[in-house]
Amino acid sequence: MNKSEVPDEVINRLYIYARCLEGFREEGKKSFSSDDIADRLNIKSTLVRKDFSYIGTMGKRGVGYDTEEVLKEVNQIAFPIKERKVALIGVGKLGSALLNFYGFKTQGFKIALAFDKDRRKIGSEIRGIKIDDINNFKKRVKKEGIKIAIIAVPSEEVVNVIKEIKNSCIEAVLNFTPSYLSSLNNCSNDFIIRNIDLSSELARLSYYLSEKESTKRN
Amino acid sequence: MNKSEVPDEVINRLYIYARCLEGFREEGKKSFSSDDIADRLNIKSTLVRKDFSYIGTMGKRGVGYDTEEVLKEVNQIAFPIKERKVALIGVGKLGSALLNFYGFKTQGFKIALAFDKDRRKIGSEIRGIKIDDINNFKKRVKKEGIKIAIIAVPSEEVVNVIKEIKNSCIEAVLNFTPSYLSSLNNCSNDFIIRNIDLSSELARLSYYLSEKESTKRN
DNA sequence: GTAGATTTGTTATTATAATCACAAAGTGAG
DNA sequence: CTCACTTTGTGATTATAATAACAAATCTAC
Repeated sequence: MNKSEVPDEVINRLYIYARCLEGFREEGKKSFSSDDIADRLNIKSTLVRKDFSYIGTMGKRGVGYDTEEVLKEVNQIAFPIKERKVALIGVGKLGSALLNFYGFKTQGFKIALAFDKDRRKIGSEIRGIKIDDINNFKKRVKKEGIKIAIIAVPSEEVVNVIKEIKNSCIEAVLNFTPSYLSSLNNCSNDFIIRNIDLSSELARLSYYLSEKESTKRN
Repeated sequence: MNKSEVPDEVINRLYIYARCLEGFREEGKKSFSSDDIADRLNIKSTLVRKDFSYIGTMGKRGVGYDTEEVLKEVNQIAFPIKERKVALIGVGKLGSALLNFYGFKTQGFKIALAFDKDRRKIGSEIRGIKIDDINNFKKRVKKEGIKIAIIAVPSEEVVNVIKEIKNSCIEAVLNFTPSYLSSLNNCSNDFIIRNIDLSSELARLSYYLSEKESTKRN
């Protein structure tokens, strides 16, 4: 099956399935039914089966799915590359936390380069990564063949960072700045972008909470 | 218009619109057309207009929308409560970064309580917040009337944290643990949950990158 | 005031995603 | 072997979301 025929929504759920299956594995659950997953994730079992059918996963009728087999297949699609180097831009509080974040490593990602514009930070080292001057970004990223950048700078810096990235061989961006980047704000190259807006995430929670509170009152 | 009639997809975009409008404001752009937003966000202008119609925003035909007016209206819906206190569970690298994160404050969120199980951390202070023993969670959260919790513990701790939360007056959860929580894993109360899985986010980028790379080759 | 250019607001249409419904395949007890 | 029970896989159906199409409103220039 051609990957690109798999709908994005299904791809998104793949990562959720992966976590769930890892859970099954830890619990020693060797096999599972679509209902097992569905119950745990609060979705319909038909959705699980249909998703699995997209990625070609095969269960046994009357029996279910083999945990290891499906996990392997899901991982093959969701994590197609074993090792991927990444560049971090902005080594403030959030940036440092990301540098120290163990979860990236376990999923095969390595922050190989870290950049900042602050003279006091440049040259210092975190977890064996020497923080480099953002002015060297293009050169160093090219040399390492890095295509993914994480932006974790204050929002007022994002404009400069975008310039730097446009000018480099970066093709995908994980943006923690509270400015929504879309295709790196309409440059000709097409970038792959994911925006993580932490305060908006809290706000969304708060929104649904308020909604719940108001319906309770009425 | 009743809030609950606004589709979730529209609500999600509200936060994106808000960022965009803040951008307009900073640029001194007093008014804008649906095309202005659409171009910047790489979406269709009809979608913008339709979304705005849901929230009752009114533009002027032949003219456009007033930046301040729309921003006010969007914010009223997207950020219905001016001040919301939040509890943080897990003051490791990520937790500390969140405690220091300025963006929460500007959006009206305050991490009022922070908890950990590590004896060495309990009692110490970050940004004026004294780190408390997780065993006091229920009591303290109730006293402060907090309904939102942020989980930033290592994944092996999440089971215990869930127990603690179920047992408390928490109603909404922002989960940074790489375990997908759905309705706090099927307890009777219905929780509002948003999962932020940082390594999955990177993995998603990597997926689309690989896809791009492979189509380029073919 | 009118014509031509803009731009909104909304209905109709199309596209996409989720769910249902059920046949097909497998299991296990007797 | 047969019957009752599970559970998958998928075509048909329904629900939801995005886009297109266009009338209605406003603006500008003359």
